[in-house]
Amino acid sequence: MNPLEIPEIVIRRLPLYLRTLNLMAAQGQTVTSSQEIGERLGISSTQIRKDLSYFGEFGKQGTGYNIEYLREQLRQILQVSQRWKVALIGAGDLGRAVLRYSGFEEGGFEITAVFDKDEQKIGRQIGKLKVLDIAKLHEVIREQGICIAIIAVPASEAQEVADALVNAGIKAILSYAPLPLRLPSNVQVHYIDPVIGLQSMTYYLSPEQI
Amino acid sequence: MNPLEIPEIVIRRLPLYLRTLNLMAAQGQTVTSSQEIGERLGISSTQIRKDLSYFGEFGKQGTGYNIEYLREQLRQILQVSQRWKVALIGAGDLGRAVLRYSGFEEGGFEITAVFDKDEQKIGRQIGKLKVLDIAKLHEVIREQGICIAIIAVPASEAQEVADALVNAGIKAILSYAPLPLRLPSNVQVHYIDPVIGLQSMTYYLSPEQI
DNA sequence: CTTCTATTGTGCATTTTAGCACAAAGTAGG
DNA sequence: CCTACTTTGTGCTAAAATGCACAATAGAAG
Ligand SMILES: NC(=O)c1ccc[n+]([C@@H]2O[C@H](COP(=O)([O-])OP(=O)(O)OC[C@H]3O[C@@H](n4cnc5c(N)ncnc54)[C@H](O)[C@@H]3O)[C@@H](O)[C@H]2O)c1
Ligand SMILES: NC(=O)c1ccc[n+]([C@@H]2O[C@H](COP(=O)([O-])OP(=O)(O)OC[C@H]3O[C@@H](n4cnc5c(N)ncnc54)[C@H](O)[C@@H]3O)[C@@H](O)[C@H]2O)c1
Repeated sequence: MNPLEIPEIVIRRLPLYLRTLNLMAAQGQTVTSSQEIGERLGISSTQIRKDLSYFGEFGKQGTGYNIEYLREQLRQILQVSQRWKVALIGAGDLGRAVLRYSGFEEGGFEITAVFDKDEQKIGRQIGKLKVLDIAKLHEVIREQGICIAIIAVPASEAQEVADALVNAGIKAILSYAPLPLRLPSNVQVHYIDPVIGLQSMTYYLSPEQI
Repeated sequence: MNPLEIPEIVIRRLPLYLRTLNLMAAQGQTVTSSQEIGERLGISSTQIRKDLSYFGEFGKQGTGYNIEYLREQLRQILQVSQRWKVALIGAGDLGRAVLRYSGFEEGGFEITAVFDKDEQKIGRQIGKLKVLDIAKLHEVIREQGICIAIIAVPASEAQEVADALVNAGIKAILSYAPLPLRLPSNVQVHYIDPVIGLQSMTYYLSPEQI
């Protein structure tokens, strides 16, 4: 099946399925059904079966899915069976939280380099990593063969950093900066934006709650 | 117009439009067009005009939109003209970053209380706020009339915290914990999940980049 | 005043996404 | 072996979202 034909919205749901399976596996469960996954995630079972069917037939009629097997299949599809090296740009408050967060490791990502431009921060140790000078960005990224980066610098610096990342060969960017980046079309980008989330919830709150 | 008839996906885009207008206003611009907004956001101009048309007619043919006016209209629609009080649960690494982040204020949100269950952290001052005992959650939320909360506790604690929040009268939750919360249908929820974002990007990376 | 250009708001067509419903196939129990 | 029950994978239908195309109209220029 041609990857170009698979809707992006389907790809966006796969990591949710994978995480649900991981949780089930951690609790010792070995078998599940599209219905059970769906209930946990608030997604219809048909949706889940159809999403999976883009990639093959992973279940058994009457029984459901072998959790270990489906997990591995999803990891392969998403290409997270191996660990990806990730560069983090910005060792501020958020950068530090990201570095200490174990969820990235569990998801298949290892932050192997952290950069900052602040003299005060360069050279400091955070966990296992020493903060590097942003000037070494290109060199280190090439050396380590990194192709994913997380941007955690102020919005005003984000575009400049993104340009440098692209120049260094980065192919996927997760940005915490609240502005749309201008990037070549062959570079993936996702944004993390808590304020947008909040603002779309307040629409639904009744006025008397203000 | 009945709010129930407006697609949620439209509501999700409005905060992006608002932020774009804010940026333009900050640069002294007074007038814009659906096309210009669209180019900045990578959204078609038709999409933007149609989204806005759910709520009224805000532009002038031949001219476009008055930025100040459209901003105020969007703020009213999203109910972010006034400041909302927000409770933060969890004063860990991420909680601290959230507290120091100015973006919430700019978006119409003021964090007015922060809670933790760790004795070490309770009583500590972070910025303008003193960390409160989670035991006081209900009391403080009621007193202050808070109806929005941000969850930044470990995943294992998130459901318990969410239950307590609902019990205290919270109507909208932004959760950083990587698991789906079980909540009454009248409570809004949004998740912030960087790993999901990364995992859906790796799907598109070519294998040789690993 | 007339012409030209720009841009909105929207009816309609197209495309995308979700969901129903069911045959196929497996399990469990007797 | 037979029956009752489960659950998958999918053809088809329905719903939702997007985009085209254009009339309407505002403003600028001459
Ligand atoms: N803190 C949050 O909760 C939060 C939430 C959402 C988004 N964000 C966004 O994340 C980003 C970082 O937030 P933060 O709270 O960590 O800010 P921060 O100011 O604490 O940290 C930013 C860091 O980036 C470094 N930096 C600045 N310019 C740089 C450059 N050109 N190259 C390398 N490093 C550079 C600074 O020295 C600093 O250490 C901001 O864009 C912010 O809008 C933060
Ligand atoms: N750090 C990140 O970059 C990041 C990114 C995404 C998601 N997350 C998620 O955000 C959450 C917090 O992450 P963190 O890095 O700040 O973790 P952390 O361990 O540094 O902080 C968690 C805080 O919550 C407090 N806490 C625990 N149980 C509590 C309870 N029942 N009531 C009140 N407070 C309680 C702890 O005392 C601690 O101070 C986690 O769910 C994590 O998965 C973190």
